[in-house]
Amino acid sequence: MTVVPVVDEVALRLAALDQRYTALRKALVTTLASSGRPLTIPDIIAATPTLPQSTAYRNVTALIDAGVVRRVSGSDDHGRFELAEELSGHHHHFVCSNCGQVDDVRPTPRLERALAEAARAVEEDGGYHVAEHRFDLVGVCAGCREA
Amino acid sequence: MTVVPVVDEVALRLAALDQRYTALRKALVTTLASSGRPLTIPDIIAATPTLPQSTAYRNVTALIDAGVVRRVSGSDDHGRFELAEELSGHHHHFVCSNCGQVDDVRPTPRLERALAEAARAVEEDGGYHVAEHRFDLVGVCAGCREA
DNA sequence: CTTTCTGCAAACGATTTGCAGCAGC
DNA sequence: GCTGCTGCAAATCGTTTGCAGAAAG
Repeated sequence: MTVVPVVDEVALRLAALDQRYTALRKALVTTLASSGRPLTIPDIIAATPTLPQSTAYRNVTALIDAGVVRRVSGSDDHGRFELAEELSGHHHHFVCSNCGQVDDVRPTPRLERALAEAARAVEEDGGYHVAEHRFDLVGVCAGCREA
Repeated sequence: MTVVPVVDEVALRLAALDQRYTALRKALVTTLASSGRPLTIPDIIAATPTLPQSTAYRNVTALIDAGVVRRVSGSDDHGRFELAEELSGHHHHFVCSNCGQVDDVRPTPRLERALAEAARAVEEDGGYHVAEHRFDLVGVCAGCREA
């Protein structure tokens, strides 16, 4: 989506931690910003084939520490990474129960209304200190359905 | 909860795959049925200290194949395992964003009503083939809050 | 110049697998 | 008795880390 403002915001957040905004980190942010889904480390390396694994891991970690990137969990236990919602916009995830791939899902007003009520129900009835909630959809993705 | 019927159902599902319902597997199912939260492999071994890791992993895998056990993802990427909902009853999860531990949360009618509407919104507006959805609560658990 | 980043290779921890003997049916 | 399970040890896979040189500010 809005890639240019994202890049500026990232620069600020990194600077706040005495971190540099190097060419590799710019490439990583751009890759995540334009992917439309959370990426695994192999995905990220595929997008920048010269990038060594260790650097990919270290840069992802640095961006997580800066609050720019978030780790999401799919159905398998492989790390998947996306931009923080403040940078990419609010969305949900569609998780393929077959291959584990995760796609972004833009919410509809009707869905958000229902989820807001669900969150209220939890807060008022549950007695939990709930900071946030995750609502993921699970099914079989298009790629797996035709195979 | 209802441990005895669970045990019978597990026997049937294992038999359908030419799998045996051994003493170790009974112990594993009982452990999961009475835990009130998804367990990691270390948790499982702590409950049956003579159990070797490799056997724990193999039995968990066998029970997943039989549809008796389900892997759930917390905030970290460590496998956590619980009985399938058909055996344990419908529930949600409270995930501690600090230590990663996951607790079961019994739903309230109001919450379920809101979530049913959310699921309907996804099906009718989204065009996804949604088989199930996950609604997890995220916050800091009691143990971490006092520390 | 000083501090952080990069790339390589080695280390690490969780999970998996090969194999020989034991157990369920 | 045949087939599947167990336990050990070794292998594997994703991820992390130590170090020496290159790059950013």
